[in-house]
Amino acid sequence: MTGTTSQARRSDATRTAILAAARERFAADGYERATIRAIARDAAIDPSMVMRYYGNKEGLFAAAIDLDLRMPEPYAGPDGDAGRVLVRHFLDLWEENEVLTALLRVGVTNEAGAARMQELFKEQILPVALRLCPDPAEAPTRAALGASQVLGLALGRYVLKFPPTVAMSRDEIVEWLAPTIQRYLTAERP
Amino acid sequence: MTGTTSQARRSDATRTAILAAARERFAADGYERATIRAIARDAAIDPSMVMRYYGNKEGLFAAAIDLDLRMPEPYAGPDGDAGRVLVRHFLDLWEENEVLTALLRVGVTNEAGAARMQELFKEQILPVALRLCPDPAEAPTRAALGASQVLGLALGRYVLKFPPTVAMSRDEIVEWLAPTIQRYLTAERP
DNA sequence: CTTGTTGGTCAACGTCTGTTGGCAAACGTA
DNA sequence: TACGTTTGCCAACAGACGTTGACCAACAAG
Repeated sequence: MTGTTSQARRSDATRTAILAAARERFAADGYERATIRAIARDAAIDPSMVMRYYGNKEGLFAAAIDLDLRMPEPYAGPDGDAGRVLVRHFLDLWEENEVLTALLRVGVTNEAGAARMQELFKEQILPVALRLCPDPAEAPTRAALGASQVLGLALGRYVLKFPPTVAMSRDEIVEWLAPTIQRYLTAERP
Repeated sequence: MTGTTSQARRSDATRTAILAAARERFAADGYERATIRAIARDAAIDPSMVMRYYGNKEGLFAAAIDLDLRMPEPYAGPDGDAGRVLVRHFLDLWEENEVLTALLRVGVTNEAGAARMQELFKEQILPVALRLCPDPAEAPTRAALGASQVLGLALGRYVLKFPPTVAMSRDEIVEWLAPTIQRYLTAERP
């Protein structure tokens, strides 16, 4: 052995190549059609290497969608354009890499993927809503409403590719969605 | 031959049993995991019957998701609670059978499914927006925004099963979403 | 009764899947 | 040099998949 803790291994390049290929394939094809053989081909290695480094397909998927939403701190401004900040942040997240697309595509047909999405909601989205909502008891409902709008837009824009949704500019999306999110999180119950 | 046009065939019961089983499986499992063998087992017939009646798996899927959204006529009331009417109508559609769940689950990972969703949007949703929007040129964008909210909610409630989204009552959902849809369709551009 | 059509089963095909174990080369250390 | 470990490839397994064609039973028409 060359070291005690997390020494750089000679195979790190291969490991990350596998992970990158896996994210691409999961994002493009979903869980079933993203075969280990295809991922290995993209990474230019043998399929058996995937098994050695990630155990099995589920392990590979778990490693591929390990992400942090980096939710913004509670907004400090006088009152809320929290909606604007949040919508912009999610657009950034969705466009900076394919992890979220992969997660959404897989979550729809795969148990583990759906579970991971629920986890992200509970551990990273809900806390933000708890700080912004007037009544903490309403936070889960309000957060879920906001998530539904953001997920729905991402679905139409990055997965189903509805032409009008794809054609909108980022700024247009922010201007349209921000008031919705703002209302879901902070407005008085209808 | 017993008749000239669309005579009742002796195999109609089998045909509809296959279709019902197919909708269930597609809704529960998505395209790949809904195997013809499993569908045939549910319908208590041989897999080869599916091939004979629907040609191949794609043909079966096409037959299984042939649906009409039955969009309501342009609302006659003084001004709009079009939002309320539309949200309630979509909740009805999603809950009356599994076709829409099947379509969403498949559309996310299957080309034909996504294409069918775009078709439904263009042919059945867009016309409604054209009647309700102030400026017809904005109708596609506004309709797409409305679709994103409705699809997002359905995703959370019927597919991903986010606990807070599942827990909401139909009336709660209508009260929260209706103003959003109303604004997307009719309010002045932000 | 005979005959053609329809409804249905059975067994098999070729292909693709995730996964496994063995073997060879490259490497780090002594 | 010698030796254990890491990295990688190759070939194969067993199971599941969509799909096919041969075959049998029930029926309707002459």
